[in-house]
Amino acid sequence: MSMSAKEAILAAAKDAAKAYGYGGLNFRDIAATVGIKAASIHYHFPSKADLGEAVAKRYWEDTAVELEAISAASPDPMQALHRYPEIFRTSLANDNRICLGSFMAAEYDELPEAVRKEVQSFADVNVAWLSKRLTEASIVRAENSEDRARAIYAAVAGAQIVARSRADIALFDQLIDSYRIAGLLPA
Amino acid sequence: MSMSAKEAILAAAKDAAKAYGYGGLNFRDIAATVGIKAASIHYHFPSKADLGEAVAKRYWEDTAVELEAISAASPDPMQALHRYPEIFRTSLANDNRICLGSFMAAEYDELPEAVRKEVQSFADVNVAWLSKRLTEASIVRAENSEDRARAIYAAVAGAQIVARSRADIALFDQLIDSYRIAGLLPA
DNA sequence: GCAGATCTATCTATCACATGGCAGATAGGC
DNA sequence: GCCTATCTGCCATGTGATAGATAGATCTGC
Repeated sequence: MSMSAKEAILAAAKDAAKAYGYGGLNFRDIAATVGIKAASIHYHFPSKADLGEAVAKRYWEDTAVELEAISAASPDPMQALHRYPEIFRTSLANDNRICLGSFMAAEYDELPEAVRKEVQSFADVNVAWLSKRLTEASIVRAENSEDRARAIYAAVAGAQIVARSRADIALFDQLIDSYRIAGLLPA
Repeated sequence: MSMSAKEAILAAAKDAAKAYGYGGLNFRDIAATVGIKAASIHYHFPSKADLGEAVAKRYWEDTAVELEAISAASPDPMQALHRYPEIFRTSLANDNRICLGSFMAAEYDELPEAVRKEVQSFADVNVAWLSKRLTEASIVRAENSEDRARAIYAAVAGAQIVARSRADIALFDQLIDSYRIAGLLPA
């Protein structure tokens, strides 16, 4: 069951990271969640940086899968775009957690380089997916789609952090609505 | 010079908070910056929560002054709105710091209630100012101006954190441009 | 006007606690 | 007998906080 222990550690760490960030990750709490001792985690992940890197990598991989699921279930790019904010909404709904990309901004200085790189991949995955849908939907000209995609990603991330700091998911929904009314997101 | 010591502590703490957040505030570093011993800070601010509260309060007060300065210098609300992102851009330009409002989202769980309240005031000040300009400029109907103001605040905050996590202020400018093109911000 | 009391602002020294990490022992399977 | 996976026990570091001492300013009563 060695793989399942490693997976369990990763899952617990991912949960903790979405709630407290990289700095908030600590071996003792993760160990307690998994049901092992703190020192045992070092066997699977030699250092905290290694653990953080693995968490961040797994995180964007999972997100990529979720995004593909959305575009598979909604072949109409317009409808896929409409569902995009769900990704961020789910974190909030799940115990007021936020995405690692936002934690990264706060913790930028103390993040090991390898962790930074993986978290940036999260943004890249989002932007690439958005860019593709925007082009498919002919919302913007292809050469501008990446700029718009980045703007949408940043704005939705902003809505998530603002909503979190009020612990108010309805505020998130309202912000997304406002983005649609203003024209940032397709209505 | 008692007042100046207190002010010096507050200034050092404000700087540190914009760089590392509330969790990153620590008595020893602040004391070293000011040139006193860590224990002496407790004389002026009994606990870390008290210091954090004072920092956050001072922070939104300063921001309110900056915003008033913008609207005083630019009586045309359209022009004042154009200058709004400056507030967030300056933090980035100043050693890649970000606003306390964004840190708050990351640190929500560990923030003392009094600190939370003061940081929320920062958002309130921004939204109130934006709402007023939007109404003056007749960009949105008065009854919708607060919703739009909130959307702008969230989006600009999002641009700031995305730019910080790439340590790339040009990205911030580009995101703001995209918001204008998309119609979220007046062109 | 001045001595003694009190207040202000700082210091030194220390505490309790949490953290990441490591060394070495141990049990079980191959 | 070796490899895997875990354990116990420990350490160095950094944290916020407190107690108690001290030097200097300021106030108070005679």
